[in-house]
Amino acid sequence: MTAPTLADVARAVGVSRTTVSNAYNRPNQLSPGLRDRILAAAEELGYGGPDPVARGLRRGRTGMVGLVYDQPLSYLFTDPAILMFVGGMASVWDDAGTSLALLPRLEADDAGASVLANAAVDGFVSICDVTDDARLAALVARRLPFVMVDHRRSGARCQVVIDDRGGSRAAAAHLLGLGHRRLAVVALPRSPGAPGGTLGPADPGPIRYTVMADRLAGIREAAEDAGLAWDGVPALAVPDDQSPREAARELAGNLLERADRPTGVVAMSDELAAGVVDAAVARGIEVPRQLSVVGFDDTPTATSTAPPLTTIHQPLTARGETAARLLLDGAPAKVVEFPTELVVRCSTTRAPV
Amino acid sequence: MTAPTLADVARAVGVSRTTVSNAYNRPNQLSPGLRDRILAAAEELGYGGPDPVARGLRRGRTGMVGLVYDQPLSYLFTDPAILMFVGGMASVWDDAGTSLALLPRLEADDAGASVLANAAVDGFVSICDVTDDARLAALVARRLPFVMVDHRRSGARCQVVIDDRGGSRAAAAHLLGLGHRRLAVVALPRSPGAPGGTLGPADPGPIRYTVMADRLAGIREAAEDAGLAWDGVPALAVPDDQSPREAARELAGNLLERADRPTGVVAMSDELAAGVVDAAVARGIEVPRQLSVVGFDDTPTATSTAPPLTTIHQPLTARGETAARLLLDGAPAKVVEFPTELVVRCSTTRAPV
DNA sequence: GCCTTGTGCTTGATCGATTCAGTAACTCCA
DNA sequence: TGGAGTTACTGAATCGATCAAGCACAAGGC
Repeated sequence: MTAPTLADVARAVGVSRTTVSNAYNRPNQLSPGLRDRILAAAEELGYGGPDPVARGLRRGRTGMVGLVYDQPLSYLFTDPAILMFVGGMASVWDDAGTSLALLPRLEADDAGASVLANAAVDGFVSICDVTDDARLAALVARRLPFVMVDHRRSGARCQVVIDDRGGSRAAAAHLLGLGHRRLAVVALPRSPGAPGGTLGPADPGPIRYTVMADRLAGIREAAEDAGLAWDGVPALAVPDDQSPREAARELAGNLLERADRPTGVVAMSDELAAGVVDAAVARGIEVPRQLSVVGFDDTPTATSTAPPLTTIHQPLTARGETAARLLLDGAPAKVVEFPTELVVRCSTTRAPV
Repeated sequence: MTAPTLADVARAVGVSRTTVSNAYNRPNQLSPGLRDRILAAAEELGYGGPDPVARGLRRGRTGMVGLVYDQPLSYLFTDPAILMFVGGMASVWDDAGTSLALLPRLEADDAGASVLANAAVDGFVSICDVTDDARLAALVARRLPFVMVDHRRSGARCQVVIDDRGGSRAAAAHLLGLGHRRLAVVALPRSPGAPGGTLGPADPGPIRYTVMADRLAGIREAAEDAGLAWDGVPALAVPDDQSPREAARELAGNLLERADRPTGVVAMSDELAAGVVDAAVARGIEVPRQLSVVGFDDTPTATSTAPPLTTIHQPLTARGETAARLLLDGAPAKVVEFPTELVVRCSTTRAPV
């Protein structure tokens, strides 16, 4: 009772395999009558059409693209910014008839490399750090087009990024312009698996996520432009393995209980900003009257919190669409950078006197 | 410069193809020294390991499962309930080393059938109505395991459902128990592509989504148990092609401007409930003092709205995990039903006098 | 009546691997 | 010394299709 193949159908009808193949793929290459007979025979045998895997082998393409991510996949489904981005990609592929394969998370080194080596796809989009070790090698060895998202890297690669540095600089400058002098930063994780905690101002430790590095640099620039001593600005990074909002709530707790409590917080994402607001609310600190908070990304979170967050808008969906189209175009080696924009809502105001 | 194959490596080293294959798949079948030489030669030639598609053909499995959905994929990424469900599945597959392929949306009939026919996967999970026409036939013709989610159907199939009827009955009974007599229902779409609008009490029109049918039946039961005339209960369904929250906001608008405005609304999802609350807020109607609203699903939306929603909890993530495990087990023909539970928060209270 | 063009179908090679059934050499123990 | 058992490797078949080349026959042009 093994599944019938194209050859079985050919035998049943008394024609060649090629003809059956044509009945499915090139209907005008054979007479309509014969085609009907073939389709009828296929139906009767329970043949569901050419096997996609065999076709993929012969044709050299599978109609799938792989999404490379280095966190547990369940995280992906709880991060609004990534979801918007992936949603943007999905809509393009949906129209193109291409499937999006969410690959198992990339672990370090060999296991991750084998995920890449074993994925039956026509191309990759990476939304994580794959620049090191065995993984990049495995990616390159596949000789497939790939688009790197949210990771700047020198060298001729197809990359989609935003102006992280300019955006975070604008965020910090906004607070500074409102008169805030006691600033604090709530930052993204430094690198995969990094624990949370204080970032040293002189040496924040190795930062693998370039988004994080760029945003930090932008904030620092704004602070120094405003004559603020950078080593007086506390910067805390959340750990990599916890819900960002909750992690930020905990971290911000300490920050807000200090004697010299900051009056303005630059958070590197809306989730983090929301966590900071949560922490403030829990302590009876009013936002924005006593504490101003800026987010980043402009996800739905920014408008669903109370108060709605002042944040840095980035075109998440459009970026996803662009990444998808680039991959469909064979991932030409170029860097596409999108601008960011400050959106002032209700979580920031003049520094208290 | 076409990519090297296993045969090229074999030739370079001077061994048979089988031996090279073994170097990758069965390391203990050959001497360590030879294995090293093979791997070194592969590295030098730029051979990235056995081609996944060819392996898939020979082995008869691809390590991918397909997710079947009949709306634009971008919708999937904005629906919290589906996201939680898919996130639950993804976490299981992530651990199992399996990829989740988001297939292009299933259009009616032939196009949809061809998506199913062309997907290079080992199994399917459907989270939509595939019971009709060419699509079910195409699914069955693939002879692959599949799990139907959120769609009850007689016949020996692997299905994962919840007690929709009992849940919505509890939701309505909750409002009725609080003394509400002027009830209204804000319902899910009837069928794919259906326009929004009033459901006739006697004949609500053809309902293809069994979830919708079950929830409607549950509400009706509760109403009739409480001695309420079912044909006096207005029921409005949202259209299938619009953001549910916005659609609900618009629909509820009319409802709330009636002279005999309802005091209690049973919404068939949290998104719909949130839309109803939005509409009330926009009109200065206080929730819950002047209007009680019950949701369904207990997604994060339920706790992030103001006031937090009374809703029917269902184990979305667990359900996803179960569906994933069932598929890994070959999709045995059985129906797994999860219970639901009323969670009372702040969007409901006694009916105003 | 001969040459061209085109339609409709077939043959055999090929995509890149895995697997089954060996074989040759080498070890072990009686 | 001879048979059993092991180790290391090979050859040919196979997975299920697509594709390039080619063949037979009919229609059309001169």
